[in-house]
Formats: sequence, C-alpha cells, structure tokens
Amino acid sequence: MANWLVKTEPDECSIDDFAANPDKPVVWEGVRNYQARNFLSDMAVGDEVFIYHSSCQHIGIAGIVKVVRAAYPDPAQFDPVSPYFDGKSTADKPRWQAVDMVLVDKLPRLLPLAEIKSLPGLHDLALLKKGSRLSVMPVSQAEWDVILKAV
DNA sequence: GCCAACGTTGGC
DNA sequence: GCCAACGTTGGC
Repeated sequence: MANWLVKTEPDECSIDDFAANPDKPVVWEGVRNYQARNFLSDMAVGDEVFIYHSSCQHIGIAGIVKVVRAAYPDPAQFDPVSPYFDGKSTADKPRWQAVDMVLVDKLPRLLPLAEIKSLPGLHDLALLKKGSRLSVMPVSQAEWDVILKAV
C-alpha cells in the first residue's frame, strides 16, 4: 500500500470531473515521461492519490482518489487521433501505461501550493523540488499525514 | 507572457 | 557517447 500525488491541469481533468461521476473510473492516460510512467506502474489497486491542480488560477491539492485498476497499456498511445499518440509504440511493446482511478474525497478546501511549501517535513517531496516537472510521484506516509492534517 | 529548468531528439 | 537545439512544464 502506497500513496502518490499526480498533477493535472484542471481544464483537462479536475477533481470535479471525478466528483461528477463518482462511480465511473477515470482513465489516467497521457503520461509521457519515463520516470512518471515507472511510478504509475508501481501503483497498486487501493493506493490513494492526491490530485494536484497545476497551471491554473488555484494551484494546489484538491482531493484524494484511489487506484481501482493497476497499470495497463495506455490506450491513447495507439490512437492516431489522440494528442498522446505514439507511433513508436506497438501492442506487444507498449511504451506507456495508464491506471484507472475513482474519487475518494474532494478536500473541504483546496490546499494552496504556497501553504504546502510552508509545511514541515516535505523537503523530499518532488513537487517542491526546484525545477521538478515530475507529474507522478510517491508520497510517504509521513508526508501524506502532514498534508492531510493541514487541510 | 515570461523564463528557468528539464527531457528528448538527432547530427556528428 | 556527446551535446546543441528544441519543445515542454509550470510557477509567477
């Protein structure tokens, strides 16, 4: 059992998209970075994940979702119409992975980035590392607890 | 819109 | 294998 954080632009997919249809798994596709992909592959069913809204007006952690289907080949990589299409990917040798997730809770308030930065014990969190662009990252139990407590 | 930081590509 | 050029990320 592990915890994670994923970034998303809310215009693309926000916590409200999870909340709008709580029984329908959201396909977390389009991750096109190898390190992030490897973390996706490490996710297990039942793992809980912070949803982080980036590149938007209200930047921060918006809610919690959980994995309901572990990593499988990202369907978008085979779809020529998709912006995530990858011509170098084949069915027997897929490059990219997706997971399915559903809502656990929308946080009662969005926890802003500035506030996350002020919390103790998060120095190792990739989110706060200078220049880090990692979009899928592990969150330790201690880090998870610190963040949750601050909400 | 700016720009620093990063990852990927491709020529050599 | 090196590294310059390029495209992308993402906070401000």
